[in-house]
Amino acid sequence: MNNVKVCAAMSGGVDSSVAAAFLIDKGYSVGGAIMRLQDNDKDIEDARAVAQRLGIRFDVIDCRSEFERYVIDNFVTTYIEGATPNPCVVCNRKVKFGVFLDRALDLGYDMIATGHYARLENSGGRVLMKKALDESKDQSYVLYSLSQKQLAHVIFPLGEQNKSDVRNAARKELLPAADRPDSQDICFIKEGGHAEFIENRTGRTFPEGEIRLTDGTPLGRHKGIIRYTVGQRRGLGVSYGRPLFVVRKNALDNSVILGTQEELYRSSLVAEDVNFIPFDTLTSPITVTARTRYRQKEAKAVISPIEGGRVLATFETPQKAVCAGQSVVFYDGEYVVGGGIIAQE
RNA sequence: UGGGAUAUAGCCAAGCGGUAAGGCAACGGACUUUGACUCCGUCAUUCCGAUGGUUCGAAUCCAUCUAUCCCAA
Repeated sequence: MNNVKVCAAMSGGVDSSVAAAFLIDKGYSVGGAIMRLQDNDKDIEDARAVAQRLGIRFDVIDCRSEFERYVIDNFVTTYIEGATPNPCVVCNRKVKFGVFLDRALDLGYDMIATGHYARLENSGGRVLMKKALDESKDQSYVLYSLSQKQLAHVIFPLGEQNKSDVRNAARKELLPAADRPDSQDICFIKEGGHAEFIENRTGRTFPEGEIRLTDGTPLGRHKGIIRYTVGQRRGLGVSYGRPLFVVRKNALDNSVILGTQEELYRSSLVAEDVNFIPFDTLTSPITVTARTRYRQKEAKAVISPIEGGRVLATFETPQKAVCAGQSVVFYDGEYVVGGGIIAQE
């Protein structure tokens, strides 16, 4: 038996359900809770059913106002500024491992556990983060921004598991969620695309503008700058004989700049809002591997501190479609060094 | 209204008498706890501007018409 009290953060899905079951098997004193967000009543009921099946306490923690303030507002603002946000990264730092964690501690829990595929390791008074053992499911990318204070209260029970093992475990435990499909897409956008969401929320419309080539050649009109993202190919409606990609968005003159695949490569980037895990501050250049988007192969890079607490990352080989607003995450082998948000050029 | 050229799917384009390549776009799916990328699949069987003709057989040859472009007036 184990008297550490753990709050399993539940989503109603397979992963978080099995994570909770694992904790029970390991002898922790387990309770469950779910965040109330926008329209996740269905998920809440699913999670409640799982908690019942597992025979554990179940709380619903209202995170709506913080989710709206931190995640959705940031999402909308970032798009309007011409960048492409990753709301999951923000949600993890501010809400799931922020508000939710704090409330769980208030409820008397010592730790929270989530169904993320990543591993934590105590070393020299710090908590280090490693990729999941099953690299194909690794989610460390969306967790790089967690602070030591947060990580001290976190358990990732699935860090050593395979997805198939997790599904099997779910079936064995007769969890109601066993055959629920993996979640995907932005959780707070249910109908339509993100552009409609932003327009509805802001009451604004984003006007058409010019689509042109990097050399200035006009190619047509776009349907509002928030509908495009750097690296995008489909949906441009432009026929050029060769595939064209969004190379740049210009929020100033409301234009979208297209180029060929070769014009998509950048050899360096500036990251802001950086966080490091094995140390607090980057003081001198170090060599790491880095990925500029989720589920991407890492590339060798040197990261150096620059003014404003930002970091300059220089890649050994140029990277395709580096996109402002997305996160760059640094690794040293299987350890997460840290990361930041890619700044506009 | 003299001369020349071109007319093939949304765009570009192969085809040169034997029964419509390819690329781009579009659409669908896979992948994916963000947006993208990527991958897979579909996309001219009222047919190659129109109408006639030659031929066993034409988008491919001939005639006429129509449209567009260029040169000259």
